[in-house]
Amino acid sequence: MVKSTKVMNEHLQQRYRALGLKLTPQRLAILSYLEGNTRHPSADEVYRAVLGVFPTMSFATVYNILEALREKGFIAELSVDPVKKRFDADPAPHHHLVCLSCGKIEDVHQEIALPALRKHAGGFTVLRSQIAFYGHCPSCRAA
Amino acid sequence: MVKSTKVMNEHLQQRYRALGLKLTPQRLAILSYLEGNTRHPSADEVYRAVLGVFPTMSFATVYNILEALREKGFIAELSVDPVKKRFDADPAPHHHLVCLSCGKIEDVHQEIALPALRKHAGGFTVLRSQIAFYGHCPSCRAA
DNA sequence: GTACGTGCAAAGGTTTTGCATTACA
DNA sequence: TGTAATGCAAAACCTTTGCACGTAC
Repeated sequence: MVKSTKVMNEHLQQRYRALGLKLTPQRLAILSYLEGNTRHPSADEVYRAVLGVFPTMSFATVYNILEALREKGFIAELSVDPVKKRFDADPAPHHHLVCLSCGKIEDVHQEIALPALRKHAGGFTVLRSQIAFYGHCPSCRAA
Repeated sequence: MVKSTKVMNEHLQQRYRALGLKLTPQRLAILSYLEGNTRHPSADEVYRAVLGVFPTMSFATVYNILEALREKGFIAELSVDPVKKRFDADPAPHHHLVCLSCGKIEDVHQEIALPALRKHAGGFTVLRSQIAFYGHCPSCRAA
C-alpha cells in the first residue's frame, strides 16, 4: 500500500535534515506512507505497510523512526486506543471522532474554543487540549 | 494501601447485586480500593494494592473484576496513557488534566459546553465526549 | 446444588533493548 | 571517516485465555 513512486517534497526533506535527522530510505518510506495519511495507524500497521518496500524492515526500526518523528514534531502520538499506540500523521492540534464499534478514528478540524479551567486546574499549566468524541460511524450504525 | 476496615455502603452493595454480580471478598476489596480513589490506577496498581488483603489474588481476577465493573458502569476505562489501560473510579462524565512529565491524571468536573460538529462529523453519531488537557503539574513544573 | 468467580500458568500482543553491522553526510 | 541508523533476536510489559477448583447465592 506504499506509493513507492511518491517523492517527498523538497521542503519536507529540507525541514527534515535541518532537524539533524538522516534521510535514510527507510525513513523516506515511512514518511511517504504517513504523508496525508488520515488512518491513524498503529506501529504494526506502519510496519506491514512499509514491508512491501523494505522486506528487511524490522519493528525496532519502525519504532525508532516513529519515535524520532514524534520527538521532532512531524507526527503525533494518540492515546485513543487503550491497547496500543496510534500515530497521527498530522501534528497540528485537532480533535478526533472515535467509533466505539470498529475503532475507526476520524479527524475533526473544527476549531472549538474551550473556557479557562477554574479551580479544577489544580495548579496545572495547560499547554494543549484535545477532545475525543465517542460514538458510532455510519457503517457500524447500519450494522 | 487498602483500607481493609472500610465497608462498602449498603446502597452500593444492593446496586451491585441487582446487576447480577456476586459479591466476593475479592470484588469487595477492589471496590473498596476504588471507592473515592482519584488516582486513575492501572490494572497493575490495583493488583498490587489489593495484594495486601488477598495474597492469592491473581492478575486474571483483577482484569476479570475490572472488566465486569466497567461493563456494569461502576468504573470507566481511560485512554490517556498510550501504553496501558487506566481505570477511573468515577464513571460520571468528566474531563482530565494530564501531566506530560509524570503522567499524573487529575479530574476536571467543570461542565464544558461543546458546539455541535459541522460537516467534520462524517456521519458519526456522537454519544459522549471527553477533553484531555495536557500540561505540567505543579511539582513537575518546579523541577 | 448450580452457576459464576477465582487462581494458576501459559500464550498472545505490543513495545523496548543490546549489540553487531551498515550507510548517510 | 565518524556518527547515527538499521536489523535481528531476545526480553520486558500488558492483557487475555483455558481449565480445574472453589464459593456466593
